[in-house]
Amino acid sequence: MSEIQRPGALYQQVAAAIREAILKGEYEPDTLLPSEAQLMARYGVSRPTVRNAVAALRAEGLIDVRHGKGSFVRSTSRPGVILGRQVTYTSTGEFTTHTGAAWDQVEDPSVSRARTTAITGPLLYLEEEEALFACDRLLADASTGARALHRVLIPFAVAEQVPELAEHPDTEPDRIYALLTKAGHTLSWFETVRARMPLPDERATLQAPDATPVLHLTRITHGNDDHPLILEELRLSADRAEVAYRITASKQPNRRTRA
Amino acid sequence: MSEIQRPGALYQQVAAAIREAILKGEYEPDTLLPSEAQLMARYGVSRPTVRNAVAALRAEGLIDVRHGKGSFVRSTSRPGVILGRQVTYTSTGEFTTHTGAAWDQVEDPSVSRARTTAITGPLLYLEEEEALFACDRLLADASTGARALHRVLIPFAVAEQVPELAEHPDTEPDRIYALLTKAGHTLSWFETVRARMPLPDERATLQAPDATPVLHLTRITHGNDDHPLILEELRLSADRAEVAYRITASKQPNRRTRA
DNA sequence: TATCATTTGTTCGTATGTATC
DNA sequence: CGATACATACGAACAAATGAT
Repeated sequence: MSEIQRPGALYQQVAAAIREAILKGEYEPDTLLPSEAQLMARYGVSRPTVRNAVAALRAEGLIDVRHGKGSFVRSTSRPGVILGRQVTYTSTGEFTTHTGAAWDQVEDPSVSRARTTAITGPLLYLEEEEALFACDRLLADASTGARALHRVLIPFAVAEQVPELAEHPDTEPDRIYALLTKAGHTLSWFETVRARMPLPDERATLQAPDATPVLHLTRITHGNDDHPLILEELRLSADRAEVAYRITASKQPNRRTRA
Repeated sequence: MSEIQRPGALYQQVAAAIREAILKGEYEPDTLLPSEAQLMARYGVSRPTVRNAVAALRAEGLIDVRHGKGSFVRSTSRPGVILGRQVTYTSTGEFTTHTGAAWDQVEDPSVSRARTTAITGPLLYLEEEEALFACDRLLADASTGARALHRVLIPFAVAEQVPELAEHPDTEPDRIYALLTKAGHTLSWFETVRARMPLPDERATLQAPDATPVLHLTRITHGNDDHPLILEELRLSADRAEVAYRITASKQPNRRTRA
């Protein structure tokens, strides 16, 4: 019997009590927590207070609530997919990326025309509102079912250099790398990782549970003279995947700041 | 007047209406949204319904609510700190990391003894529950105030190879790299990025706002024979920082999966 | 300094809808 | 069908933070 007393709001005390019980291992993962009615009796509080506490734990990602069934302790294991972000190439000029997951295309890639934004423009050394090709893909990992949203942005100037890109902006990234190499570029990549909460429709397409962040990767492919050529974005649910990089020491300090 | 009708729960309709208004730009960032009382009148719903809608938008990270003041539209700009994760070295055998931010130590580093877990053990090729040194640091970026939690794990076996580490487990990472190099190792690094919601105390130390994920980096330093030497963890609030990697193509496909 | 209006936070009560088994 | 459990909605009251008077 833990008659709750001290700190802050009632519902926070209840939430803290449940949280401790979970972290102490009193409730196994994937186990049903006491029902709201039981929690009301257990802590002697009203229904709204219990719901408030449960909502807090839900926002922390600690529990998963299902309508009509109950609240489950979320398993705290690491994500199933380790997404290697290395790029490798063969002697025949072919590239391989996306190590560690086997992506299938859920839908056909959709090509559209887009415009640079305040974010994507500077990264490509372009002005804002300049037109470019955009190709969107919805991917799914074969073994885990984890989903990912992939987008490629190809400036018109680059498409002119490589006619095959202008005709088929939905070329797969590996193949684009090969084409750019064939066009005389020596490639290198620069990638940033952000995390944020998904918008509702984003959460739906990525099939992300409540309180799950989205990993948002932005990759720029650089050609000769370190000039940016294309931009790729990859968004995926952080509860299913983590991202992996290999780092090797370089002699030159590498500074790169936002424009 | 948008008399709300169709989809789903009332509070979700209200939330959707406000969300659209925000994304359409009807409310500037850092601007006060209508108060709860005004929203009640505006949509003709009760206070709990309005609060439910506001809570949903808050969980999405779209708005920021402050007690006694009101709800603000969150600015959607990119995080201020770009944390370069390259490693560079000089001809004198010194290493430099953490490009892009100037970290100050908020508190003195605290050294303790820890044990490997089911997660950290395999990464270091150790069994579970083996003892090792742990050094924790609370860092802050000078210009933005962004905070980060840094932890170094040093297995006893490695400390024996490098006596200076056994005496001073609170040596700074750059210096540790230099020491390991001096001990005859050629270093390379392997880093994974995860995102998750913070625990309450974690959120407090990192000074992260509501609905803000935490970026959790795990870096393994490999020595000769690709053997893992030390493990570093870095946790930081995703609304203040993003992480940046440089990728160069390698000839050998590089597979690395969890043990 | 003190008070007051405004605004969000917390807590109770109550009723009804809907998913699961 | 009924029992259980979570979801939604309304009403009401007081607490606490904020900013201005």
